[in-house]
Amino acid sequence: MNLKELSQRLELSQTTVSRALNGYPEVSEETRRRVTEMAARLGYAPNSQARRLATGRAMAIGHVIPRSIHEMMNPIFLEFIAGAGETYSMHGYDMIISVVEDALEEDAYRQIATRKKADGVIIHGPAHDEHRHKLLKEIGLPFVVHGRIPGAETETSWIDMNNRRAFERASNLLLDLGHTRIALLNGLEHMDFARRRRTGFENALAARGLAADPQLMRSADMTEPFGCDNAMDMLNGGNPPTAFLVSSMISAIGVARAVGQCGLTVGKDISIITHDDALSFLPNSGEVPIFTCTRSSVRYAGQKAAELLLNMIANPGTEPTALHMDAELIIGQSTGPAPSGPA
Amino acid sequence: MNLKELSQRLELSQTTVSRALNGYPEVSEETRRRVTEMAARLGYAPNSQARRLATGRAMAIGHVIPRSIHEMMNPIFLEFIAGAGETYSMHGYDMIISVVEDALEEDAYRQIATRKKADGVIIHGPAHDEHRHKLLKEIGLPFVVHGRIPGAETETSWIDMNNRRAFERASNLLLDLGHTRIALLNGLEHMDFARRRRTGFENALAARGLAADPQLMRSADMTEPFGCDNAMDMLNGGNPPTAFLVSSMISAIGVARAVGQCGLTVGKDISIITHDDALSFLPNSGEVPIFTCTRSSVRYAGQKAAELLLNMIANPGTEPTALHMDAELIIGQSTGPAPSGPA
DNA sequence: CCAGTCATTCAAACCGCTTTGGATTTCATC
DNA sequence: GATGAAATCCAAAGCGGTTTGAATGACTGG
Repeated sequence: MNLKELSQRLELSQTTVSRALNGYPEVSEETRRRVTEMAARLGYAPNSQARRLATGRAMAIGHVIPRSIHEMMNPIFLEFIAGAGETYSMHGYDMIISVVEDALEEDAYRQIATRKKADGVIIHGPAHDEHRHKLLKEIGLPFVVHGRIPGAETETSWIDMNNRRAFERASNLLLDLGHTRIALLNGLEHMDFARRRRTGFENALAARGLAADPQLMRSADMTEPFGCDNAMDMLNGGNPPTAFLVSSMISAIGVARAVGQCGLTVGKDISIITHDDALSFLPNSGEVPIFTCTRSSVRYAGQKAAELLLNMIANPGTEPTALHMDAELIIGQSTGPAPSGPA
Repeated sequence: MNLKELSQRLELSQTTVSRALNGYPEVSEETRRRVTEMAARLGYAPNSQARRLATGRAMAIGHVIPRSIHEMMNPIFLEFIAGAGETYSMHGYDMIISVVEDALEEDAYRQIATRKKADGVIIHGPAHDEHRHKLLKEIGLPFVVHGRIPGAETETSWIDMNNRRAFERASNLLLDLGHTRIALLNGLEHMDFARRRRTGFENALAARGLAADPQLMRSADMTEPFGCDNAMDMLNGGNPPTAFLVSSMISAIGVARAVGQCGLTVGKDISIITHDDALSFLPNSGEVPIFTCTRSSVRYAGQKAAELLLNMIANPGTEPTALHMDAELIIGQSTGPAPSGPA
């Protein structure tokens, strides 16, 4: 069933039928009713390729993600996608995801632009020395950054959590509890967000005249073993920390495992604060959440990023906008006062 | 830059240019060279909407996932997607993901078919009383099932792990170690895979004349707290288990946490076997993996499912094919002989 | 009664590509 | 030198929509 057939059945022109279906005013209500009714009855829906060709709009948003696993194809990305996807489908947009060989990433973006595969893209996981935004500007593809590109804050649209402040507050909480030997298990520090978190941590320490101990700062992909192995290593080391500040629930769970294996108790002997992206399969809820955390829903970020982007596409030429969100600091069971004397 | 402009620059017809670019034989090598060269120089790439309209092929595969979180928008799904995505892009296909309100799921499939949004879809997480395949047959949309639809095994194409056998083997391993009180922490049992796993478990017990204790079988979304809370509950119960069989690494980590909190040691006091989907952010590797597990790469399953589907699309009318994979049984640190006497 | 509006509807062009069905040229063959 | 096959190339017709520009009819006001 296509437009031609439908219009023949109705003894109307394709023009009128198309307009009736798309809500144009120059169609009498009577005809519009007839048309929509018949369309429903015959199960007509416009061929999206044809429509896209005619309108010149792809009605799709692209997400290109390099094949390699680092920091990208992880649960956090998934949750973001879920949020963005909801917004897209509410607005009739498709979400197209390209998993590409790392070397072909740039190529993928160019393809999207020249082949008109999508009307815009979202940049995930900006690095400290980010470059994708330049390419996208060059090829004129609208985009929104999930995170922030250092040095390009005013010229790009982005949505980010205040990473620095979150980790500063978390650090202060630990400091207030009397902890002075605090370990930082951070994400890969070539990523912008991880740098900011580290800065927040260091600032908080510095404000109390403390310096971060390089031995207690580790950075890697935020896996569970990363948390466990490093915590184990530190706890068995010469001058162990009494608290851990962790960049991800997943790694925090690893830390908790290590603490348990050392015969210590989380929240008593060792305090843990983690950032919690509010992943659906890692609920950290309950009356008193398991982990004390800084929380910020990444799914919500996805929704907002999508809204931002769709807005840019609908109103080209508007100024870049940014959304800077604060994380909640939530007290759970994993923190407590620093143990007094040395063991 | 479109085909028309390109052909004018070359003083050739659109036909010839199109053919040259698409590798048709009726073009002299000389012209083909000229064309490809000029195309590269001017950065020409065909508009994908136009091509799709002309060829009638969407060159895209759809994945529709209901908005609700259950069992679907989880890391396992993500990893599957990553695998499938690789295959798609290698074959020039796009992956389009629709996140839809649960009630609109059927509608989403219909839209894909009538609007020609995709050439095929993949069904995720088949339930015990699955129905989507009927709809898809009715509307004539090619599909592959990730998992299996009970009763429709021969009439659908699918890829699945041998869940029953995996859990049977895992159970036998525990039984061989002397465990008789074994707990099962399973996924939601309206899902086909979870039922099969349970069957495997029960079969193994039955073969030794044992019956499963209903108190020791729990089923829910495979979150970390699900593992922890239930393990805690059982361990503090009257007749605690000495071993756990768990459906997911995530929940297994929760179980390990509970074991630790009870002052017990994993692999000594309590044994754990989990299914391991080989998620990238939860590596369970090392010389001796942390968890004894049944392992099957879900990313690989994604690749294969995509291949299957693309094949079906390229060769319509071929018989449905299925891929049944066995999981590896890998001995890690989390299992040991059953503690002899009662505590 | 007629020009002028407004409300409807339509024929045809267009979006950018693929593909059908020739047309033209080349060249060995008879 | 005519002939047929092979090698190239092309004009034009789709694909299935949207949109422009104009036509038609009904209605208003002078």
